[in-house]
Amino acid sequence: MKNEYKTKTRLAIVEFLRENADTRFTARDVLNAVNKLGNNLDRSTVYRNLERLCMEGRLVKYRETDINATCYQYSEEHGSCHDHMHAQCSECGRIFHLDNSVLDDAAKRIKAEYGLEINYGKTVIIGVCDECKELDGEKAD
Amino acid sequence: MKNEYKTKTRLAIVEFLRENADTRFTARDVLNAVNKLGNNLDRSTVYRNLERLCMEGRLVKYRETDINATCYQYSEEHGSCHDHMHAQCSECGRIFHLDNSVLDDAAKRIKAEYGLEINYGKTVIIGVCDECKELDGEKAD
DNA sequence: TTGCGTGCAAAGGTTTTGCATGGCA
DNA sequence: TGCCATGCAAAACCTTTGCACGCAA
Repeated sequence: MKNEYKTKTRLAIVEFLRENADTRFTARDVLNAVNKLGNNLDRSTVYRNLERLCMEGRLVKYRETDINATCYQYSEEHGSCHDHMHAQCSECGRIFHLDNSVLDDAAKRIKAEYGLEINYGKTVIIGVCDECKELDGEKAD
Repeated sequence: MKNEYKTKTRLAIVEFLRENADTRFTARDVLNAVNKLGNNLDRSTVYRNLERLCMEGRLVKYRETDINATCYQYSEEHGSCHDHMHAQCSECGRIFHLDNSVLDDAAKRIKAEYGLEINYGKTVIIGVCDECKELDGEKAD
């Protein structure tokens, strides 16, 4: 990794990430939000910075099937996101950082039965979180 | 669903799917493969047909984080792919249809500890399969 | 004949890249 | 002064849409 400079632009982006921790957002979201504060940030700069943060493991990058764009999520509390598994609520997009031990047994079986060694950092379990399930219940009534 | 016509083009696409069952592919893959056989298939036609097949549940559609495109996967043998979990080799793209029991314990813990109910049909475990691991080993030498 | 499917062309997005300039250390 | 980062412009992609023509039933 190259030496990192602390630029005004970069700080503005990280500022946005902090304010939007544990939420999904797109490159466009970052661009709009930062520029709304009077900056003149360029798309390419956003992509380059987000890419770098992903490399460093400070940001999770994933694809959303619904919208035609890459989504990101930031977390300060969980160290590098490359070494643990994630779960995502398919309704609200929220991401959970899982303890790998949850999958240890399953990993052994998958290895034994299918010959596949799990990459924890890349795997995302999909489901519905409690809050969204409540909301769905209300809607259904 | 509208009435379906059996056109030469549509048959050519399904032919490709059959030959590439249990593998990931993009719209571009379909286009190239079919046209390599001397056809004059158009992008838009590919997208429209893949979309229809997804609607019918014959095709799974998902996003790949690495490449910047939508991926699809076709399976004839496993019934609806909406009810069981999948695992995918990140190297070769091969897809494994898992027995849901593999994840039962993990599912319980995730539900208890994180409040997330797993959607088996949508979840894809990422890893590296034995064959690709061997190849990687050879490359590294 | 009727209506669905296709190719063509064009548009709308997102993401990437080359290059000269500007800024941090 | 040396890099690194940025803005700008342009390009490369992916995907969607409107339209007229062709083809299946």
